[in-house]
Amino acid sequence: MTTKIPDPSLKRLCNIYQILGSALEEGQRSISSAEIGKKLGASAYIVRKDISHLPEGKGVEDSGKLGLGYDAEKLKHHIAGALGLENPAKVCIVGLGKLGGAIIGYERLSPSGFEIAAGFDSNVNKLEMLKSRVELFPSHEIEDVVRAKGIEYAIITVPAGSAPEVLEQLVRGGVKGILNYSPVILPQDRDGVFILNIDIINDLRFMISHITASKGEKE
Amino acid sequence: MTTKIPDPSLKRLCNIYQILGSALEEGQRSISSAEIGKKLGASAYIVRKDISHLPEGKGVEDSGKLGLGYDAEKLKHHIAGALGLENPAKVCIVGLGKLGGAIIGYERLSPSGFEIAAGFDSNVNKLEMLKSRVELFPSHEIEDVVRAKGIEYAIITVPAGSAPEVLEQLVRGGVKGILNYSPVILPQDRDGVFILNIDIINDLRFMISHITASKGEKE
DNA sequence: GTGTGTGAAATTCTTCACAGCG
DNA sequence: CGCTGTGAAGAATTTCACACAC
Repeated sequence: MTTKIPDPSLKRLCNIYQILGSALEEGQRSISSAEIGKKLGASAYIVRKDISHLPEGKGVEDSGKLGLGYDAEKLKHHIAGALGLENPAKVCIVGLGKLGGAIIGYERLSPSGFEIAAGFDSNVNKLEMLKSRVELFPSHEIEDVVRAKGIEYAIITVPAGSAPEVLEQLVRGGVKGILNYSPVILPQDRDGVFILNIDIINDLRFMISHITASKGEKE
Repeated sequence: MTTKIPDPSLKRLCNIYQILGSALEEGQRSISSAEIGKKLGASAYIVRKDISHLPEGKGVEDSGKLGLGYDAEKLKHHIAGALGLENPAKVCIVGLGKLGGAIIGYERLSPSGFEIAAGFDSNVNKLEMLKSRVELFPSHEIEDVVRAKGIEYAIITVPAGSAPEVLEQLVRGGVKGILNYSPVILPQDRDGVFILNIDIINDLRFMISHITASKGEKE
């Protein structure tokens, strides 16, 4: 009876999860749907609706009660449980150029519950140069290493040309999800592997078009 | 009578724009809605609907006709016109850490129609070290430089703590849109400034929760 | 009173069905 | 025929209104 949570809701819940984390760090114990909504750029209604999508059960109900909002700690845990964010996820990074390098060295990953279990690059020289706490491997070992280490998720930051081949190896290695930062859109047809395509250039374009296309509208 | 194009449609049109570019590079002259849809991971119906949202007028109608799809060149131009992607956009980058550095050196930006007009960092030493073709300035000059150069868009890659202050300066300098890669969600209340919050960690979480939350669902 | 929880209405987006053109 | 263009049906989301708990 786990009614599937709609995608837009899921996205917001991830943001709410982060907002709750920040609030807690600043010593805030409880927070209202209105306050969350403001930080999120959404209405209080929708925040409550999103929260109501979380599966009931283990004491969810009592996260929000007191006449002044939700218990931040409880709500955060509850979201983590529903979204599968409780235990650290094993992630690998393929492509150690500028962007891949920046990600592999991103300090916020591990405190946020991600374990970077491996890095890959086709340029073997690069592997030796990079001093990293992460184990590095040449790209042709992707399938084996992913399988051996039980890596579940991958981040792709390779050039356009290599992306399809990398995808193939990752899928064969058995990853469940891929974050694709390469400049090609990878279609999600492969098995049940979920692919999220992200591209700075497209985001820039979206921003610009959003602004341009709404020029001259009122309201 | 420029019926506003819905956001989901805009996002896809940006992707379609990129797909058309790739197709053209490979010498493909025409392309059908079904083919675009496949690369996009969407239905042919919706591709056609998205295209139909483009404002009519300057010979849009004849981009797609021939019994086999759209004229890639014409359609691409037409999208560019409607989305405001025709002339290069002036962009600045605030925060020249690993991520900011990766973006400022991203080769694909300028061929895609973006002009990186300035880079900012609060660490003055860093400014001298970075050898870059882009003009670099200390962060306290953001407002002045943005105004003087007529910079329209900004990419923020600073730590969480500095983000609100940077936002303030950018807004005062007069930017129209901001791509925020810092780990705080900036709310869009300021004037008419559009903010797009992007966070790798949230994207990872969304991917994981999407996979986790749909576990055990059929169809 | 302040703030959550949720069914029902309103809106937005997607899918469909089919007309029309080359 | 193959493929586009689009009004109308259908589905999914968001907004609203109001009941209930502290």
